[in-house]
Amino acid sequence: MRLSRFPLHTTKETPADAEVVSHQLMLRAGYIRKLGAGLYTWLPIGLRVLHKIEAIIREEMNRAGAVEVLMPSVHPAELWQESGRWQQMGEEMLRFKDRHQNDFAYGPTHEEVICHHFRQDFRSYRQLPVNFYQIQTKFRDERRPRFGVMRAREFIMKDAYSFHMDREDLAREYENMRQTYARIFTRLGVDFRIVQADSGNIGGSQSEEFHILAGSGEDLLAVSDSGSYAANVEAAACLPPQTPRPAPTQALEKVATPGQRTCEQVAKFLNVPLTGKVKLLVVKGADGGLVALALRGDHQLNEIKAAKHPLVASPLTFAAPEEVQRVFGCEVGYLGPVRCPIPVIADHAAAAIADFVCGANENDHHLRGVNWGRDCREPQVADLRMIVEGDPSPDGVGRIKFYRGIEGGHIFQLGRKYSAAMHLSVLDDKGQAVVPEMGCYGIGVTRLAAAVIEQSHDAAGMIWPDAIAPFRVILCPIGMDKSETVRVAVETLYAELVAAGVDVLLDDRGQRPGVMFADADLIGIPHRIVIGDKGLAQQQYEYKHRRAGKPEMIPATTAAVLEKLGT
RNA sequence: CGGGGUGUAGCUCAGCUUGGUAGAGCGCUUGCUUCGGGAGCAAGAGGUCGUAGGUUCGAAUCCUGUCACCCCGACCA
Repeated sequence: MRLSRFPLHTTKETPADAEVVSHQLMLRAGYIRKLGAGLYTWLPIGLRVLHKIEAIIREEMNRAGAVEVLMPSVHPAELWQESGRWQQMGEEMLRFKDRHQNDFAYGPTHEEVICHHFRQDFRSYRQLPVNFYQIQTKFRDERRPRFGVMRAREFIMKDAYSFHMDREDLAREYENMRQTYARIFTRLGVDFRIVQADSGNIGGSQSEEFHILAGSGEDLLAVSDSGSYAANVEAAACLPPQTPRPAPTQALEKVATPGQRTCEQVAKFLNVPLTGKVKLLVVKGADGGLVALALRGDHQLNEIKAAKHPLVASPLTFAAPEEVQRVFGCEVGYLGPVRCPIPVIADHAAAAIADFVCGANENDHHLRGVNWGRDCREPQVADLRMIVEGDPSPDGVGRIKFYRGIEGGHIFQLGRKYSAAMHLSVLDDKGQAVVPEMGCYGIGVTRLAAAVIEQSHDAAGMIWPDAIAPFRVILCPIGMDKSETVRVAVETLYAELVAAGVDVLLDDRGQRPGVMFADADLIGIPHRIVIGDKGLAQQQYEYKHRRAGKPEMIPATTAAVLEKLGT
């Protein structure tokens, strides 16, 4: 490609409303332009990256035996009503009516649609297993789109849906996809981790996320410092304390704590460590009443764990302050398990401390020297808290360290949640109707491009891995319009590289060297060849890898260039 | 959804408090010079100041509505 014929619009200034590096660089390098909140156009150079990512995904999905389809982005409401998600999805799903006043949604995901097609054509176990995938545009009306294409509303996703006669076969395909994803992420050249995940509102049992490690990542990952354990903090189990609860040593005592509401305030006011305080959170119970969750003062509630507890309503709903006032007779800052009017579920860690401080269920008062069993009932104990750094790894190997990650892929064993709701049925080898098991597997294609930049850039711009660079090599001729020698040399090299099948960009704009170099660095082309009279006089080109500090001279031959490209 | 903020040239922004002929830098066009890390000089083109209404002799500026966009929050008592 000749740069004189290729629209590339770079800018020196960093756009004001871009926070993360990838967003800034994509705007500055002319990869994307914003159309509206969470809506981005991919300009020619950016689209080349996207296509290369898609090509790798296609190759690996095909290799893994999946088959490509393309489903509509607009879905009739009936399908979503059938699965029940028309009601469940909420504001995130964009809905609208057609000219006949029929309801439609812009698809945020495609379980319903693929299930519909499956039941049209699949009758027999002989046709299974099958794994359909597509690379397609989705729309999710995020409450707050941000970080450019990293959390956009419209985005491109590779989604796949597999169907199986039994769980064993689903587990086999899940593992197949797991390995396929690992190959895809490896080929993309990113540093990634596979972590245990919560399956969220998509449902299902086993689920793992593929995270690209990056400081700007939105997700927090709990990773063992010496073992193989890795999980999204949302899904990380916490081990119960190893040591038994100490025996009580203090007497129960009520103390005035005027105006001290938060755990931090109370701990400081009474000069006790935060770890010696128990806090109570009041949520709606599964039976419609209220339930209190007890946590150690320094711990945070893991809402997902709490919502899964049989006594707790799902989704987790906090009691309104007025409701707490009515039931406890005090404000929320002074709650405690002693003479608590509602059932208490305590986190393992909170249940394991003695002589603790907690609210007195009376405004401006707390209790100290409180002990489970002696001063209040022994609580039900459960794992309710967020894991923290330094905790023992849940698999018993090593301690937990936190990393930030960008979720680039997510694989699920859905089971029969959708296949049952959508009334799928195939006959097995005994002629019995069976509801197939489903798996689903997603990769955020547009997000991956941003994630790679987050992980691979420097002060001058992006640094693309060869596999997905918009161009592998850029040719920068110095004084092309002045020197016939340079012009002939660069045109020859360009033609031969094109003939060799190399994605080559020729900067024939006639710009000054500084402009050419700055643009080449900004758009992140991995290899750069400079052709000038000085070098040619020595029969040499100048070669520089985007990551290298200094250029080197190589023989002025196409073969030498191809060798540098590793082709 | 709650709170805060911003809409002025293609881009980044100033001007608004205190109403009086629309500004800068970057980019763009032309010419000359320059030519190995975002050149210099000169001359130009380019804006119904988001939008609707109000106040006023007069509104980018003050007031009201509205739309768009951005930020923070939306569990942790």
